[in-house]
Amino acid sequence: MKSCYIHSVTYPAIQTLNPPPAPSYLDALNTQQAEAVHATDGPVLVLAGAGTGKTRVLTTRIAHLLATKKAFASQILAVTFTNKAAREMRDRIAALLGEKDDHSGFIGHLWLGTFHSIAARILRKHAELVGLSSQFTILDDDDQQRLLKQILQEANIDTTKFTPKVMLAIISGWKDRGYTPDKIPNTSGSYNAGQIAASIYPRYQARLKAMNCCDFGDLLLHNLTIFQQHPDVLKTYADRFHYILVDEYQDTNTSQYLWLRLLALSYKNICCVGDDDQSIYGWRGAEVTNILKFEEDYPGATIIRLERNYRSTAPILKAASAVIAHNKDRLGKTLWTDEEDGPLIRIKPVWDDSEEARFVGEEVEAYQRDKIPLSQMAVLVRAGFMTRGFEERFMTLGIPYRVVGGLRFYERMEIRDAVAYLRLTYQPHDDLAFERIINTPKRGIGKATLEQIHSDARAKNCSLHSALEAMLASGAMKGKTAATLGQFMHNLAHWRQLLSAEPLAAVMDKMLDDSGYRAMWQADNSPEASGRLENLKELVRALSEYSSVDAFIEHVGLVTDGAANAEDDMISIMSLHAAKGLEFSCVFLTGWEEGLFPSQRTMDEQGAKGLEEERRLAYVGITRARRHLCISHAANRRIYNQWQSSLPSRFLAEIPPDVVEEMESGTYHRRAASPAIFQKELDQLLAHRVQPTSLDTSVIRKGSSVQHETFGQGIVLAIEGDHVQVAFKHGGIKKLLADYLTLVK
DNA sequence: CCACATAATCTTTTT
DNA sequence: GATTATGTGG
Repeated sequence: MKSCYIHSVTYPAIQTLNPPPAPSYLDALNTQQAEAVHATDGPVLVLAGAGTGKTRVLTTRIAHLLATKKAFASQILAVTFTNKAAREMRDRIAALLGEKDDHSGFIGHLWLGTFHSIAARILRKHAELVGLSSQFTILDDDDQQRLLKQILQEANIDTTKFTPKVMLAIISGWKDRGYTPDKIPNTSGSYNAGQIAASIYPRYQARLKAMNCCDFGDLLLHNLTIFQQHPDVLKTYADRFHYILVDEYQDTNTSQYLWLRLLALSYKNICCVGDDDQSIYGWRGAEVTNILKFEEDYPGATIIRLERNYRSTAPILKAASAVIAHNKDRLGKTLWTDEEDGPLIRIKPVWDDSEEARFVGEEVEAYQRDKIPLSQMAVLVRAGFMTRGFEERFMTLGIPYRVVGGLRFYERMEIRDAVAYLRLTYQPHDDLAFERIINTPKRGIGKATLEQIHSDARAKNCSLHSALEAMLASGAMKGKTAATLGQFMHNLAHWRQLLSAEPLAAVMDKMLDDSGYRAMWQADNSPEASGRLENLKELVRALSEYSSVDAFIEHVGLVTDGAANAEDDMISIMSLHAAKGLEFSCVFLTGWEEGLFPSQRTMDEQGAKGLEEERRLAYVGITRARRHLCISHAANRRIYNQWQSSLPSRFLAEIPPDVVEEMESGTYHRRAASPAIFQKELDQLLAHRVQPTSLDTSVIRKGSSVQHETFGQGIVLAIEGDHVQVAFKHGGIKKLLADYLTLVK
């Protein structure tokens, strides 16, 4: 047997170097999967339904390219969205090729990583072309908002009306679409958030540059700028990557799409794997159209469908297919499986969220009695705030759990503070780091002193650090403030020297002591203080694995998933978004109520498009389950501060009754029998709910004082049918339905 | 001029 | 129910 592949034409030399990994890696594939692996040249789109083995195809394809010597590892680019996916791919390729992934083997030469990490790698090489130096820092969401807030305040814009959060969302949206400040589309029309954002976008970019910082969107955007303005640079990369592979193609935004097209320019050997039915990041700029028009973009593309599902039982697949069939914009696939039987999908109505948590807790214990490990169970929620109830319940029951995607290590306050010390030491121009720690721990530096430094920096057009340095030298600071700030600057200079002489971990340790930061938490009596000290210790430990500040700062900027120990036997609680790509024997889908899921907000903002995305989210949720699926919906739920009653989600009515087992419900409502009945019930409920508080046009007259939930107080100007024209005290003149107003006496 | 205490405003989903 | 903006006391 051995001799046949040693002498085989297709799998040459490498097999003699690495003993066993026969072409056996191809044996595990079905016909379509094998087709996807063998179609190495030219553009290929693999439409891979949930659980059809798309990761297997991707990894085998790479292993195949390497084994057949079609390309060196360094000529292959493979991009994913999450670090986890990248890590998993690397491990699986190593396993296929029988190589230990210690980065010494050739797998280490693969360009395999997230869009962001690969873009960062390229950007570091050519940073000066966009006015940055190669050690730029990557800002997180919080830093971005702080910076925007400052800019808004400098421009005298009301930050309560135009919040940094909204501004960031708009600017990030532009970056996702590949718009630099000079290219943003005309935001024609009224005085709106878009115009404010447009006015501060150039300033925001300038500030980032001055601080030698980048945000997430910039990583791709700067790559695009470099590629467009320096075709020679683009050519080196396009010529380098003989083969490009893309995971989760349906989630690419326009910037990523353009980036890929440019890099594929020379060879056009691009293989994209994705599932239009699992596109759930539209709100973050993902364009499903990228996958829908693949054939147009890459003429002569091979399209391969993977429809055989290896994960779930027939009832689960039936439910998923039936739900997603209600969407219009899709390429269309039909999943099938050999596994005919399996338990029915259970639907459980509950009175409120605490009953839901109690119910899930009981079920988990029942599964445990059936010897199903906790690591094979997951509770999926629509929104982050819903995890709490389950956490509390599991805590009282003593069930070990983990919240996936909760507070991540590098987002913790103490870690951000400590990293800010490092950032400022390493890059004195990092104003955001400066502000974060100048008075942490308390050094008696307040608003006034900071404002003084700020205005000085603005006048001189320099960083806060340089401004302070100059002020101290010129004696502009007095007394105690001058002394403490002098000490602070002295420390920074001292640490900077240490940085080039001692290991990173030792310097950080010293920083925490010298600055008094560690002492601050040691003196703190609050219950979380000990945990924070523990985290600082962990940070120092983590630092010992990095030889350069650059490498560490890169890590902090890009690695957002915590080191979750998949080994421990715990149940997972996570959002539907975080669950994509995972699978469990038992899945609890919770909170399937109108307004919550599908989310009212998405439907208000995105209309029918939003509803379809929510439905895809339902599809993702259902297809996470291998065997046991249980969906719950509560009649009442506490949202914000008040109780809200709601109908079961319309998606429940879209699941075929023959795969469902209805669990006992109390006297409260049952789910609707069909989509039509659902609609009727929804209309009735809404009519019923709106009536008592809403106004009839007959009660309103011209001049009435009215109140609106978001616009506040106003006076009625005119009545036209069931619409009313109202002049609001703070919101201008608006035309709206009388239903949304209440009368003020 | 700074630190602490109360009050209003939120929460989708994330690399 | 928790975190940020504002006011008051030190």
